[in-house]
Amino acid sequence: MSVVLHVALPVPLPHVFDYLPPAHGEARVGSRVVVPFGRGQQVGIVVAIDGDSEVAGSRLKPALALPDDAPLLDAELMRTLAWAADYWLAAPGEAYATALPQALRSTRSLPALGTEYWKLSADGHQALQAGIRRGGSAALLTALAGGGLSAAELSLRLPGWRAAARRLAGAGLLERSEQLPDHTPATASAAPALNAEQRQAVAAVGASLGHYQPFLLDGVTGSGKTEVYLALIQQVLARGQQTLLLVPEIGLAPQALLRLRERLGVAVEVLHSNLAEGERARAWLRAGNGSARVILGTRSAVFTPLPKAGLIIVDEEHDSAFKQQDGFRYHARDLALVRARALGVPVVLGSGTPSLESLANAAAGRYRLLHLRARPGAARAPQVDVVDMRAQRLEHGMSPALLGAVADTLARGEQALVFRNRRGYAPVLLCHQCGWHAECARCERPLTLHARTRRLVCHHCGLQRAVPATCPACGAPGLSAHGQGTERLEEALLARFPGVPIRRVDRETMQRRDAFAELLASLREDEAAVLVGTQMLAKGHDLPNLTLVAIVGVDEGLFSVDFRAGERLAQLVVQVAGRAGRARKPGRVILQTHQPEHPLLRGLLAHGYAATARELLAERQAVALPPYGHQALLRAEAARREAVDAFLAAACAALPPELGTVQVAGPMPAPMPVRAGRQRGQLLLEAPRRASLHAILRPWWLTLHALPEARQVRWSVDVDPIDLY
DNA sequence: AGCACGCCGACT
DNA sequence: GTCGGCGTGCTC
Repeated sequence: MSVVLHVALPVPLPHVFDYLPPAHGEARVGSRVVVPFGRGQQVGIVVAIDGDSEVAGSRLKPALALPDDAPLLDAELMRTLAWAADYWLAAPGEAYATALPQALRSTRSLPALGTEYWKLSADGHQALQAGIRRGGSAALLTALAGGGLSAAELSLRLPGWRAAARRLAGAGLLERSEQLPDHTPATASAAPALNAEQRQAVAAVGASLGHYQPFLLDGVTGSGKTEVYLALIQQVLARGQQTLLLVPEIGLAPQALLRLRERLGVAVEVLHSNLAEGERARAWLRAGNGSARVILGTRSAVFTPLPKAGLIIVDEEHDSAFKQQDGFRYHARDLALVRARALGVPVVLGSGTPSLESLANAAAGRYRLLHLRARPGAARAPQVDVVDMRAQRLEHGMSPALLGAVADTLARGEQALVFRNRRGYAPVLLCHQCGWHAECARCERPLTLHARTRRLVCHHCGLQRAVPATCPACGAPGLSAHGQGTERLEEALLARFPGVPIRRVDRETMQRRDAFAELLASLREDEAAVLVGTQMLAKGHDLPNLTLVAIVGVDEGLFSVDFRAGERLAQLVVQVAGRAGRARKPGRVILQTHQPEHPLLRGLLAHGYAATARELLAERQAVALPPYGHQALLRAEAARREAVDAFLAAACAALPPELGTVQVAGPMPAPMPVRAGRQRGQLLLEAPRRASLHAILRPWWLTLHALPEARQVRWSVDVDPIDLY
């Protein structure tokens, strides 16, 4: 009997490719393998080895080489990935390509695992004493004054340090090595005393170490979730095991990472998409050989190998960043649970505003619920005032009450946060004479006015245009900006509060990697200031002197077609409001709205997130929406509408005649029927039970690949979509 | 996805 | 007379 390798290759095809074993070496399941493919060659992963192939033996080619001595992916990761590719309908090769760091997907052999360290030479110490260097060089010398640091550590502390390192190394002031410089690793700093609820949470999870048990840790901002994580990680470290800590994004919180390292006294490996590929591969491999004990990462870090797994934590588990929105559309939180089960370890989902999915799982007894109610160090929850915007004289969208509260806050020398979920100057530019408004030709949506750059920008496709001086339709001069974005609020606040630092935080001002760190550095903690910004401000660094949160208009979210809009709005309001008031200073929240009577807002303010979530869950249950129903969404787009319609019709016809409890909605246009000049449509499948939906999904997906109409469109199936466009 | 092969318009 | 447009088909 001949041996056949079934190999997953990074191509968007729904099957694996079969090869004969290579001339040298022994392929195993989980091994990387270099194979001939088409005209060239590819690196794939051996997913199975057996004796037969559906392809005629004469067409099988032998694999070319095995680049590694041992399989790169262990049995658990292989099983989890196979499950994930099956569940989310991914091409097997795409799933493996997502799991492996880019640097490990090429033919090159594995990078050396030694970490790159830098330290001062004798001359370097002298130069530091003399203080003759300036700017980046001086900063780098200072950073290394206390001893050598790894490249990863330097990237964290001093973004852009490499240019200075090159200069200084050239001058003989720095030395590079692969060895840890001879200084003792930082010792763990002291942990603050935990309160009763924190101790209870730590004890509950600690008692579950060694077997699978999901926990939902429900704790508002400032309730001390991080201290619970740290105490648990310390227990896991003491057992000689690894902790995987998943966070929605790392961008805004490098300080948090430094604190984590200082507190734990061990190296924390960081895995996220902004990391240089070599560093990412090294961190992944150090996790794989068990030497990395604490792994902090974003979505894709859920694929980190964990041979000595002890605990998985998903922080801010409600955050939609855990769902990949293109290609392999997996959900890292859900996958974390699958992995925890396979690894036999507890998994902690933490959030102050848990997703309805997790709350339903807790209610059903699948997760154990842990509460952190107290706000240690915070006197009380912030006071929330609703301002009815109707019939008010507004100043650039801000009511007198809101501006008065900002003024009071500044007068006390404290800081205010003005939140607006729209960037740019104004969301609409229109002509008073004829009613024309600036619209994106490719998306059929209004263009956002950006005043500083004098551009009209489409926030859906990125298209930019110059601002016309006169109305393109009727020629009238003086087009007017309607509505407010963060840029306009910033301008209005600058005019209103001259001399006060007004800092805007949105995608525009935070483009540079370390922009947020610089902004924090530019603000003195005890100084009066205003932060204006979007969603980005909902999380991130703690600002102890921030005592007022002013939310400027959340009404858009109250009337969205998306059934998750209510949940999102509640989470956003609670998360943003949670930024107000820390330490000894009480916080205040002003929520400005045209809909002060809206039941969602009233319920949220009167009874809090938990009660609102219960209401929303009851509504979902009544109409069998997730988490009480299950969905899969087929999306298609093409330049021609007919191509989309033909494909969706063919996809409909390809469904099995007996659908059982599965309901089909559509084909229908997508909520944005045109985007970036492409026509978009969709077909939604729903079922009360996951199993009945899943039973038809995979065979259907396979037939979709074979449809001739599929060639004319870009299409994808999103299992458990988190938004319907 | 890449990358070929394969038939119809504007250029040296 | 060619260079090259992207339609169609294949990769074990």
